Amino acid sequence: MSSPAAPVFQVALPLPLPRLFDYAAPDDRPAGADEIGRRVRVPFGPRELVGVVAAIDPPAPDAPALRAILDRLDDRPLFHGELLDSLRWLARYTHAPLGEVLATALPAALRRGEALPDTHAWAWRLTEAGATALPRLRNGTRPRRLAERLREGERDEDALDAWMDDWRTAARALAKRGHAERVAVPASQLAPAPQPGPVPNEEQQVAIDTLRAARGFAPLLLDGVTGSGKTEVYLHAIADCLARGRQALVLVPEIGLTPQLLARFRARLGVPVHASHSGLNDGERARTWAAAWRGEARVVVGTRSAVFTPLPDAGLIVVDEEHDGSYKQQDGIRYHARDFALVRGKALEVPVLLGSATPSLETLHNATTGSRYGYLRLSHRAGEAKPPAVRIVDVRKRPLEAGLSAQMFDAIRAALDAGGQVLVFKNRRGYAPVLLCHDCGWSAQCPRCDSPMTVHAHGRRLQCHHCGHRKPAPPACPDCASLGLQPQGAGTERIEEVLAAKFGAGSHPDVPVLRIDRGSTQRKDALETLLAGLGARPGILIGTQMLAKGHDLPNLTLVCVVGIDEGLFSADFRSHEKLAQLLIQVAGRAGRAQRAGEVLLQTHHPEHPLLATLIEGGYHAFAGDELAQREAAGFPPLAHLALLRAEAKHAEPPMAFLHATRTALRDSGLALDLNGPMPAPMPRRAGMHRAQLLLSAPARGALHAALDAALPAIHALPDARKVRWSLDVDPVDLY
DNA sequence: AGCACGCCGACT
DNA sequence: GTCGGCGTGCTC
Repeated sequence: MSSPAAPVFQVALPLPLPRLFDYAAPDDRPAGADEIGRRVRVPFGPRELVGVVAAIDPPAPDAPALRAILDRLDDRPLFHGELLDSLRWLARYTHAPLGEVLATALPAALRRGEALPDTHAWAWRLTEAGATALPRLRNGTRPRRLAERLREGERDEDALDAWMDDWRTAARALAKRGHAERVAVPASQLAPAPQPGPVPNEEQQVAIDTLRAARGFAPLLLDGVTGSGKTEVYLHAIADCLARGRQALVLVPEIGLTPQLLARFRARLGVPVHASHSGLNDGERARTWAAAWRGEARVVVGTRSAVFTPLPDAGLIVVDEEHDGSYKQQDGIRYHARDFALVRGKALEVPVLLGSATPSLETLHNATTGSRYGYLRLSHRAGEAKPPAVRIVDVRKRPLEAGLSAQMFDAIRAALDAGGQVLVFKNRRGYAPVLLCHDCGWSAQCPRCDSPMTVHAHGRRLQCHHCGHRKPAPPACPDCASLGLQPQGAGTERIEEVLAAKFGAGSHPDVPVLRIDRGSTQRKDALETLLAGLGARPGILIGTQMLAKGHDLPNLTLVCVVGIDEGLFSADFRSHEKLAQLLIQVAGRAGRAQRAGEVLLQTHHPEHPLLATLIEGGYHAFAGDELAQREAAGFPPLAHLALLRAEAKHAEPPMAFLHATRTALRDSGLALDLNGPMPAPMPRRAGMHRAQLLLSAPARGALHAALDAALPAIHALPDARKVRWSLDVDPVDLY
């Protein structure tokens, strides 16, 4: 326990409790402001936690005795300056405890209390024994090739990554015999000479010059059609940033961070490029974070959580594909990495470049009305590539096979005969979305989710896409014992089956038929291996979302889009925006090189205004219409939303809790639209009953003021402990 | 969120 | 007779 006149350390702990916890100093050292932002280990009830010092209070004579901090874990603050200020802002904006926000901002290893790791890089070199033994290694083998490479001089691991796949196996083989060894080298010295890129076209040059002239905080939308060379603009802007001696942070969507992208950045920039994404282990992520914290990492490319990278010498933040849904964290602290990047850019006084071919309506609104953002356009595809022709295929009253009409099969045949590749896009995994009894109408439901189970493995297995529950498909109807169970509708598996039968092995001429979805490409590099195996030969790819972006398929001449009708009539206010973005992104896959591309949209609603507007006027015409509708309906970006969710084993507690919450919000006296409580669009998931309360207001201020006023009372509600509840400010999905 | 304490059903 | 279910209370 503490002496009466000692300073009080206020510690932010990773708990869902909206307050800081007071502790006595760990020792007699005078406690200055530089204690703030350091991690400490503290006793907490019967356990120990890692927290961050958030404030130091002066000694209070009548203070109660406090437990003492056990350990300081850092000799300098991990959080300070801009990053700490921005994270405090994020805690206020998301109405989340500071301790949870700070924990979210740290790589897992640092969250657990491990020391900030060393950040020297590793290189490999040939030992004398290795140089002697080299001629005896068998010619052409990987160890021999690696040894020959290292004979020319030591090579860092990044360079080896770029040079050969799986060089590590060869390196381990050499190391085991003492022929090669791993050595630490200072990170900064590793820099291949930058390679020149293509000469920017006029529009790219305008964008590059605008960025070069930008001073201080400058949000800029880079609105560039697919294939227009946005990445070239990023590379020039980053190079300029590096030339000014500053750090650059590049955020990319989860599926956008491919080895090819990293290789391109590494080749062009001439500095080490640090990656941060879910494919790295804890140690690697912590090293990237530490290297940036020390200012050693000059370019960091990463997915959502990379937005928390410390940037002591920040010069530029890029958010690629800024409309992408993966920037919004959907559990824990529900932050939006693009929005937080803008907050940081403002605090850091640096430009923030938002790139997309299909900007979110939020960003488009900011760029066009009120001119809050700079607006840069790249309207032409680079090189000879032409935009694809888009055609609607009306399938009303047409017979369908696996959801495909005869017209689609004819078009696929024609494209293959002309030597092209075909992409069939269907946003549904599995064999069929429903298993139905043809005699009594029974259908297979997930026992824990009240939603149909998807048929997989060609009808042999059922799987719930919401909770992961799996079971074998029943041989007969459990209700009426009929053997007439039929898979209804078509997923990618069934489409693959039909297309393989028509065009795959055994037919003449036969082409490869490849299905690409989470079911078929579990391994990280499976997609690349598959696409590399296909090369430029004629063939058919069948895929979900995963195929909508990323890889260049230069010989892709036909894109068939099936199953868009659900998106046309979904209740979610963002479903049209998502569908339009998806259609444009998928269409952008076609005809990226010299060959003209064609896109076929199969629908039962050829007259739907969304399709008509999108095809005639393009994405911007759609966005204009959609913004008008959002304004009329009181939806973002013309209004601001927050969503309270609650779930429990029984149906009543979530509703009771949200009713009490509604009352607390009403009592705040602020003008607020309260919609609900009501059962969530998916009322039961993984055995939990779910309900929600939607808050909306024309201005952010009222929304946050009402939440600030009501949340202490909401936390204290007796019902709050009977449910799991969460608050999502600016929700993107209302389910 | 954990973790402890505390009061009621099916097992050695 | 106990092991263990999860209700509720607390954590500086």
